[in-house]
Amino acid sequence: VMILRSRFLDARRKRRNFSKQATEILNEYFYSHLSNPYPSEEAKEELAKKCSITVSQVSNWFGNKRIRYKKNIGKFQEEANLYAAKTAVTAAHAVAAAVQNNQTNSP
Amino acid sequence: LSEDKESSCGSETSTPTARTFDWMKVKRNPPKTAKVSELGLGAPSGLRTNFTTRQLTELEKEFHFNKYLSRARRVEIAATLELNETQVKIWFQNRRMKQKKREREGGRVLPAPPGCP
DNA sequence: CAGCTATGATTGATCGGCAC
DNA sequence: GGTGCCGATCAATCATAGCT
Repeated sequence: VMILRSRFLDARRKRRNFSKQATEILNEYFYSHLSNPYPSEEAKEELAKKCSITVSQVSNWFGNKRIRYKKNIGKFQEEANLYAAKTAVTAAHAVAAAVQNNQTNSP
Repeated sequence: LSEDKESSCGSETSTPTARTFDWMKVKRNPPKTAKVSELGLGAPSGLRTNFTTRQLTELEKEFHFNKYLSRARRVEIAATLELNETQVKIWFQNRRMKQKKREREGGRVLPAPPGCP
């Protein structure tokens, strides 16, 4: 089918992977909102800023992530547990800090 | 910041994390692309039609002339390009969204067509 | 280097809402 | 009572990046 279509019009697809850190941030959001991984426009803007990418790229990322995740949940199990653990640690630290804060303020 | 209850988990809990939520079950109805009218040309319903270069070129040309189509023009275009009125309509909608997207964020430096590296 | 997978982008078509 | 549009999303596919 006219395999000669792109070459020029599709040259725009010079894809570059996002930075490791950006992917980290996106995955953190995704797995910490696994019950509803649909960031609002504001959330997308914030993520875009943190990741140094555009809002559209954030949308693309979540779109691809959602589709690919549900296509093969098993394949992402390991990754899911990894980020779940990460957020759990973060939560634990927050709790610990809160507790300490309480103790110092109580007497 | 409230919380998310669960929605539905039909399965077991062999793993503490990763339950199954509704968004993972969402399935879209397959395209009902009926064809023009005559023969079984076009796409065997259920498939994503591939527009030819000619069709895209004509659509693009028309788009530059009018961002919106009148009913009459749509019928004309559809007939000429052997597409549904719906397909033409949808193409224009998507094209407008694409345009908007470009203006919104693409409105940046478009330099360096010439020498790059 | 080939062969494979992972990943970002594109796009025809859907879904839910809203206006007319 | 439809019909078109918008916004977001889906789902399939493209073309490339990057690993083995």
